[in-house]
Amino acid sequence: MPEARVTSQDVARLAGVSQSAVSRVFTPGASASQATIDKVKRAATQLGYRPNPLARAMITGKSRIIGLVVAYLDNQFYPLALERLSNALQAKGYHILVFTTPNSGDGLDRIVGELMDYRVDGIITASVAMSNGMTQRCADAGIPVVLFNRGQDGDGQSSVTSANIDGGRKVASFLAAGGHRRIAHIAGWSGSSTGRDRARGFTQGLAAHDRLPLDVIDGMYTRDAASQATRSLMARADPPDAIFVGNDHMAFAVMDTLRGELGLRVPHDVSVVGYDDVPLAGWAAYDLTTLRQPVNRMVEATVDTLLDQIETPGSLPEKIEIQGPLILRGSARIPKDWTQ
Amino acid sequence: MPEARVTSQDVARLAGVSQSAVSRVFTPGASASQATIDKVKRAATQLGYRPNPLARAMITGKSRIIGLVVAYLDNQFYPLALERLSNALQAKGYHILVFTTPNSGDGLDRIVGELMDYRVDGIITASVAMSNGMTQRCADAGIPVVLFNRGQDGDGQSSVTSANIDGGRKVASFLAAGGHRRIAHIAGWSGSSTGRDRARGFTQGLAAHDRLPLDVIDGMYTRDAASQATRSLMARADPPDAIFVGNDHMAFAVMDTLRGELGLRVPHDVSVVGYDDVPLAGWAAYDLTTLRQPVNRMVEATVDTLLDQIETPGSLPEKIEIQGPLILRGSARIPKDWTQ
DNA sequence: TATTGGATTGCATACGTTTGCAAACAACGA
DNA sequence: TCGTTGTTTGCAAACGTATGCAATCCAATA
Repeated sequence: MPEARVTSQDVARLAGVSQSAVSRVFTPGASASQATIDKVKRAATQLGYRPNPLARAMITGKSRIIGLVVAYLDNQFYPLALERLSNALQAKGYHILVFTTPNSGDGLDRIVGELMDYRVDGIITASVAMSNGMTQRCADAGIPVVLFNRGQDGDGQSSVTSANIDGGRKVASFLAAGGHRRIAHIAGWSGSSTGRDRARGFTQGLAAHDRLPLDVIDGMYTRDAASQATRSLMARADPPDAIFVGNDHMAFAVMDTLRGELGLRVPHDVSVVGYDDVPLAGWAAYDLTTLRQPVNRMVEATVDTLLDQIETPGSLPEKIEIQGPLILRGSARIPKDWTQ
Repeated sequence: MPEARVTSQDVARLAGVSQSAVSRVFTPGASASQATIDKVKRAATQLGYRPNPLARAMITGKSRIIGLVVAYLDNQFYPLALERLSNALQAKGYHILVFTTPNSGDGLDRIVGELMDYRVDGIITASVAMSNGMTQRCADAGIPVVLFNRGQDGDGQSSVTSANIDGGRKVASFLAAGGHRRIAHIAGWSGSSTGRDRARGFTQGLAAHDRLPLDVIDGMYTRDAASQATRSLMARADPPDAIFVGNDHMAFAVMDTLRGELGLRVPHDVSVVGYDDVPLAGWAAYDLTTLRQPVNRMVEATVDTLLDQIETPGSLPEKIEIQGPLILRGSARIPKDWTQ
């Protein structure tokens, strides 16, 4: 015998007031006298009343739901971000509708449609780029979008990333200062701004030391491509003595391939540096030197700018970049007197 | 200039029919002539009309939203399950509202309240147990619940797990047959059915070989507790030569501690066996022998039984156990002639 | 005491859909 | 031609809330 849902009508009847009064008591910023507030609250707790967010959404047009689109759930970085985002948004009274999608554009299109159906108040895409068409659709519908860990040209779009170019530069300086002779880069997917920016920063950083990368290969953000790239690099006549890998997830594959398959030692034969600093990077099995993306601060910034755009009409999209430090561990030779 | 939302009224006007007709065309199983179907569909695509799921939910009481409650997102097993669940449910036209919670009971209580507010059609809890009170609340509200990777006594509750007792037995036989003399167990959290069942099966399995576990320590499903347990085990006068760990996530910590901190070799000095077979277990750095939980089949079973209870009124909760194989890798000595 | 103005309240409508009901209609055999 | 049956259709009432408007209240001022 399912218990009947209790509505604001029921509360109103019990409290001896009108339904509107009940509504006002539960609507922040509405006017009600202390006397009615008391009566209503008492009746409400007695009946176990809670406002129906769906009905509320119908009226106000605000669902208090945020759509989260995420692609790479096998990369530890994203579950972590998801968890933090979820907690931060829950604390602000929002909830998360998740969509998983391959990064290819066609599924995403359908998803954006469904998100708009549900009248989500905002959208966060983690490591997923939106086409201009989709951006436009969301803008037309008045739904703010924040790209998490992905940038996009043009300024209709909010995004939160780490300072990828700068990060690439830091890694380059670090490896150059470490006395490495032949430094290669297995890059993040060239279809992503993060991948491109890190690669660009890296090349710039080497150039500042009058050096060129030995090679740059697209690792597609997958283990397979990264392993393959590692093999082809090490098969060269002049194999690299250091590899900067576009993210930790690939860096683990690189290390697995170097050590397990090719029998090389890290960092004795080859130094490896990653990007992200996921928890696994700190585990003894990898002990990976890597450039940290500060998840917490990125999440904070994402939530702040998204809620700002939702709740403060007229606030503009912004592109936020967050600096991250290089975390020194055992997978790469550390230059003497390295203080930076 | 946000484009005005197009409603069934607009479509009706354009198609020259009543609003109800439009609704019937978009409601599966409602009656409408081919002529009106055509007219309405044409008008709908012309205007870009899509039914509003929130308004629909108000009437029908069905939101087509599933609440997913998840605790351990740093254990690779759960992001994977989340991804699969999300895909399977999306394919059936459902969507996932995620809630993250620590496993302690108080936050969960609030979450169940919010889930009921949103009139979710069903709830999946991943590795989170629900108190009897919460189970009852959901039952009263007519919301089916499926526990994923966690069991619960009493039969009001659906659950999908792997065959944990059996799995524990298999590992015991394997380690016993491998000629290990002192076999210890770092168990999953004793507050969880999975942890208890695996431990029980393991003890039973050893008993079948007339053996006793050297020791059983609760690893709490955390890396820290598992590392600590490893240290205390290896500090014994008679340290184990094999450790069965309650899940892969802890097993990695155990291996890190054994190899990195204690300078031991795996499996030469100590064999390690895990439980789950997350992708990381197959990576060269760990190469972990482990009992596989077949995520795909567990997800299928979860979705099937949940949707069954949602869509077929009167269908009963069921407890499903799925067998998994032992995956042989390099972290544990393999018995001669092992065929099982 | 009469007047004013602000705070509080109820009435009624709206949000966008589904669905019971009865009217309209089409098809068909008598 | 006329009932009869089964299918389509429109009307109107929900679902549970927020909110503009006008009415009411209350205290404070003149």
